[in-house]
Amino acid sequence: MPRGIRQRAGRDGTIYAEGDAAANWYRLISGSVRVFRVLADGRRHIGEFVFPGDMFGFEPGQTHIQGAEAIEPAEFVAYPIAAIERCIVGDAAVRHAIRALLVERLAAAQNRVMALGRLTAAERLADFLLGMARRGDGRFADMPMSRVDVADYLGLTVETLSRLFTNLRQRGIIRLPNAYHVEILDRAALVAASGHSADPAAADFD
Amino acid sequence: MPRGIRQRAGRDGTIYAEGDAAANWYRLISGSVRVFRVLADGRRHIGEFVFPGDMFGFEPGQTHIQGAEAIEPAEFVAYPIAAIERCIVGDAAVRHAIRALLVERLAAAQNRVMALGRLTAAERLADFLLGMARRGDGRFADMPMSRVDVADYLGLTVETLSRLFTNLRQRGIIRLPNAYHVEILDRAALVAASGHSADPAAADFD
DNA sequence: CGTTTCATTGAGTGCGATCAAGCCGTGTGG
DNA sequence: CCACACGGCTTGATCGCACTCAATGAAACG
Repeated sequence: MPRGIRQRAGRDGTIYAEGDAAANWYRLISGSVRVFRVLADGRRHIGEFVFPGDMFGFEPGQTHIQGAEAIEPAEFVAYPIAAIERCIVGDAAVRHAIRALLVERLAAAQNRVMALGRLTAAERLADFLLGMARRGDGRFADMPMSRVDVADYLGLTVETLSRLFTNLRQRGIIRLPNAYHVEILDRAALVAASGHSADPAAADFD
Repeated sequence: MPRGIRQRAGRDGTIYAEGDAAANWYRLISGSVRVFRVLADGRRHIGEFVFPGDMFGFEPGQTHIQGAEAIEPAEFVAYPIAAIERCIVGDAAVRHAIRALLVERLAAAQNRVMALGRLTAAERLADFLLGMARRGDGRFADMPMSRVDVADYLGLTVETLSRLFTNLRQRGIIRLPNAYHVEILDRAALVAASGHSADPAAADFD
């Protein structure tokens, strides 16, 4: 990879805004980021959460169609697109990595389209928690973002989301030491509640 | 591009099924295709509609996570992944085209996530009709797929969808010569109903 | 210790789903 | 050529999940 420019943003700090020129690709070093769009009437939608190691900021056009903000203080590296282009010319490994990255992102987006189009609110939360837990050891899901962020990510309201959390807790499926940490007590039940027949990550943790 | 294998599929014919090995990328020559997934309990979700000229069938893993079927009799070309890999090595133009294609598809998927997560049923239909019309001259939307297909694409039921069509017709915003052809009579009203503040394609047709 | 922000809980509403007929174009066989 | 059946679209009546509005609880912060 080309050398990038290291930067940082404080809590809720803007990394790039909707409509900004798309001049860089980014890699998150530490912290976490939300990528989002806001409709004219104020409805907000969060397209993705970004965690350390993830790339973000690809755009098909000249400008960003989504904005990016730090959820918590974040360090990241900006790679100018021109530098990436130069690097791509000479390095087959980079080319391959970038293509794999894009195809993988595309599949992830397709999974989200499916979830928002055809899963119930409860299924979306179960699916989300399993996804978050997969970043760790599969038992604990750390969520640095607020309830509003999660709601805007899952296409729900905060109130509905809060009720769903309470419901999972009361059924003994999860434990909530606080709003930002979830312990999965009954993985099988959560998988069953997620709408998927099989556990996509079962092999990793069984 | 490498030479592909020309194939055809009849109405509702399978091009590849969920779970099949992902051995090819495809380009549609004629007809139209739906790319979809079915949940364990029978709920179906259509991830995208494919029209002549479009590429489809990319997968991050070894198997297809979605299936593809012909909506109407279709001709398409299958490009073996290995052949694409070979071609990529030698041809910078192909590399660039493929990357642009993937980034553009990613943005399209992100738009759909937004639509399904935060738009109302009426807004989703207006958005869909504008998108379909954009393939043509902007005034007519030809939809070769059934109402059920559209409903499964927009995350709605057929009944709701039908009521929305009727409503747009009664308000004089569209005309429906038949279920598969829509004439847009009042583009501005449709844009206003789509939840977007500005018309993304206004420049093309004004 | 007061203030602010965020999560949770409660009460009531409404949008879109579900269940159930009707309608209409299309194809098929007598 | 017409009777009929079939599949897909539309319309109607009702239900229920998630949203809205409102209040309370619980942390974080100055």
